[in-house]
Amino acid sequence: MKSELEKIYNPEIFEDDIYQKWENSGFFNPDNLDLPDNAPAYTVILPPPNITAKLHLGHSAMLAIEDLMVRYRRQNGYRTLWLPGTDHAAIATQNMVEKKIFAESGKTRHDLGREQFLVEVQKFVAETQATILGQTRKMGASLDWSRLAFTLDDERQFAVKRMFLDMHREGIIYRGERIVNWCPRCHSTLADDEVEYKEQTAKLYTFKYSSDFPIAISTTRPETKLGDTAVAVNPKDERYKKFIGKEYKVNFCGQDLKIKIIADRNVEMEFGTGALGVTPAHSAIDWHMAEENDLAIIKVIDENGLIKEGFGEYSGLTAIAARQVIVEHLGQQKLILKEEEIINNLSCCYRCDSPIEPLPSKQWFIAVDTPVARLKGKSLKEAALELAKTEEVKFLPERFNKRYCDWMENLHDWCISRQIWFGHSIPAWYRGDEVFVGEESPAGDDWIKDEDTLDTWFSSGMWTFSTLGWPENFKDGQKTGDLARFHPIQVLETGYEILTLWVSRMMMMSLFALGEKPFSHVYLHGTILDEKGKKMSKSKGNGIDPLEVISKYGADAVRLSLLMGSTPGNDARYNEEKIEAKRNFINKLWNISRFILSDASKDDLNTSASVLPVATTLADRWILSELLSVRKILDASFADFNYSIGAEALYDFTWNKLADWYLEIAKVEKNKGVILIYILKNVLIMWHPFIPYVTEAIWSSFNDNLLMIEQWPKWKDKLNFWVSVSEKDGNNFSFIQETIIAIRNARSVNKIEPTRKVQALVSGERAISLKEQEALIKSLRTGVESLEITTATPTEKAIKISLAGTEIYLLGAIDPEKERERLVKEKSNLEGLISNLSQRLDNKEFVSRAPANIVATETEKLDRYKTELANINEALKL
RNA sequence: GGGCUCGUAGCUCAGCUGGUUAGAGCGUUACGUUGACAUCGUAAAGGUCGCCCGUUCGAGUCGGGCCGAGCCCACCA
Repeated sequence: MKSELEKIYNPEIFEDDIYQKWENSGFFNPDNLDLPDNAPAYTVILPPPNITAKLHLGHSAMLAIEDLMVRYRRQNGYRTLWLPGTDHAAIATQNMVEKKIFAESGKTRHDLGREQFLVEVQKFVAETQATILGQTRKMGASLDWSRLAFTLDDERQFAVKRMFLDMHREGIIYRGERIVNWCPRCHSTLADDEVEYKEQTAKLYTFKYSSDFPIAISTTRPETKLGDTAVAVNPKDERYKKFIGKEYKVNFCGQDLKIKIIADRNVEMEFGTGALGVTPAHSAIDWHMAEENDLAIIKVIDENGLIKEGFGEYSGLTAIAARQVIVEHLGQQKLILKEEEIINNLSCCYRCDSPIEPLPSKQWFIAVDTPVARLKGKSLKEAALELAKTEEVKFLPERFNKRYCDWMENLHDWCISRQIWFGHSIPAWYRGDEVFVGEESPAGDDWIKDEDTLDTWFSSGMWTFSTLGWPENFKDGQKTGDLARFHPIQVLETGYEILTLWVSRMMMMSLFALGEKPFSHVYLHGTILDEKGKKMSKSKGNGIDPLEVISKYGADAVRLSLLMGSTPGNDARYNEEKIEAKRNFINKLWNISRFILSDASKDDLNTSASVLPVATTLADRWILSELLSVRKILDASFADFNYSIGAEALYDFTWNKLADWYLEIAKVEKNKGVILIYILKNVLIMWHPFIPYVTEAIWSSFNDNLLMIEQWPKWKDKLNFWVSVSEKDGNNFSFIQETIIAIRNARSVNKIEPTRKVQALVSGERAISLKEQEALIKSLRTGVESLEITTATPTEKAIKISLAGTEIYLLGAIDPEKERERLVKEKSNLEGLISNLSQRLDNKEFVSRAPANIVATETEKLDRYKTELANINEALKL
């Protein structure tokens, strides 16, 4: 034994040292693993956390799940790569830094200028990145730090630029106009999720453009009507059907307008007059209608929120002022039919609260419906949809396949340019109306570089291959190096909230760049909520710092609490008591180990984890068979992404079987060193992916190598061994029964105090109540040799139990009514079971195809049911 | 408006393709500590699985409806 273990496991003493040891070993890097050339790859790429802030508990869950998958594969001989990185999160980061600078110095980014501002951003990025990487290590994440990437580092910038140029050359990237959310105060566009909605009361005006126009419309913004080019009605609306397709020239408050009547099913017949004035330049949905109906687009409001030139007396007014003037005019002409107060949502800038102004502006787009030559004429959308429809990419839980497809089917061209400074620059230059796309500025003066940057998802969409050396590792359509070894990756594990934002982009990007899927499985975890079931957020301040919890309970306890009792795709509530319970379990494991190790001889310690020891007693065979069955459950749970089930089986084995029973027996039966060490080693190996620190700590106290790369013992050999045992001993069921009896014997023989009830039972000193009997039967179910229930008299039931060679009779009162009810129910159950089973056994196909042992058990079951049914029929006759 | 998830013990949650007696942890109650562990042990109490209807020999599990909690998407002219 290399070192004595303390009485209580103290994570703080071990965690940092162990992580150092792992990292120094180099085994996080698959290149350093001692593997045959044909070892299969297992790749997981960490969803890069935003460098906007330190990690929260949700990230911890992500790290725990991914580390679990990865460590298990590493222990199973895979070429295992888990690749770390961080995301520059363009908009979010820029906002963070802007806020920070404003709070510190009262300056805006415009005061600083682009260059100086970006220097400040770099400082911020360096700081938070260091914090994030530190937190990640604390969780015990076995990431290959030698491959660390950042979505905005030099290599990724190179890859992104290359991607942009490739897509542009293929005609997939184009420049076009689109309505953006514009903040007239901040002078910036806002992403849809940066728009905040505020409920307000607004005046809804119902009026006609002019007296000779047949349809009245309703709006809260009469000033924008200066740019109307159509009136939309619902195609089903009988009132307006006759007008559809007609065009009118009207004079609206002194301005000439051409209005076409169009049909659109998005128009609600019940709202206002059921007719909607279409202002393509100042409403996203109107813009869409204009595209479909080929309408003219007239800009009314400029970037400062003022009415543009060319609108006579209105030009130069603010939107609000113009509204008043127009309403006045309409009033004078008696065109207003109705003014009413309504409650609507006003779109506001999340930063300055100003109402946002939808404006058309030139943007770069990725065409999702254009056929792509290299995808055999399929569009990005079609190809990305196909991956999900054919289950080439599998979703977990499955329901997200549908959500993905729904979203994908409704996908419009993806706007990839953003009017912010921090991000990937766009390789485009402008001179007047000329546009040049290329790596370097074209010859000649006056070319101006595109000042916009790319949507952050453009670079993160490339994450599975930009981190594996694309484009250098992709020459002439052939993958080389890391890209060949590790792409497509096996699992993308991430939160369901970015299914559409991220996962869909990765599909399209990978298909375009490599012609292959980015990953085989998408595993989506739920959100970690606070104690009250609310989302954790910075603004609410209900977030929980993982470091705090780790320092209190240890990283392993935090990991285990996040892994157990949770299911993919479902949210989980933060629960400190749960972490505490897992901490207690970890300490239990520690003490189990301490006990086993304290009694082990030097030879015992050398016991191999992969050579099944000789079992001499029934208890030995019982515990070994339990161990093997747990491993089977565990392997299945890893294959099915059902980690919680595997962990529970292992937890139950460790505490309720090994500690509570077998260790007690070992105290009595003695000379269990070899078996105990065998079990301990296996238990540590199996627990390691869940709780790596404590298992490594225990392991290193009696082993020289690292548990991290200790291989899971081959399972097949052991299975064969146990099949032969069970053949020898008859069926497994009776074998287990026999064993447990022996265990119970051992307990009572060796003065381990049996419970009151067992005592009463064994001595036969008293009859116990029916309720007690039932509980007893339940608790002894697998432990009794035989158990017969007979009805002695209509009011008494006798139970004959053979336990440990003693026959015991129990008498109890029964309620004949209830008993009869129970029997009738059971009878019908049995009849159903019997008919079902006989049907199956009568089926020749089943009998010939099913494995022989299954047919045998089924036949046996059928006999048992038949006997039981006969007994019940007897009883019912009485 | 469209879609999704959840409702199981006092609390937090498991429960795979329907199968004989629905589980865990915490909490509660009683008892227990001279050597692995009080971050422990032995027991007990506690559930008409949200409600109703249906399919079935059999429903926590499948279908329909309702009630309640929450989330996502669209729209708010």
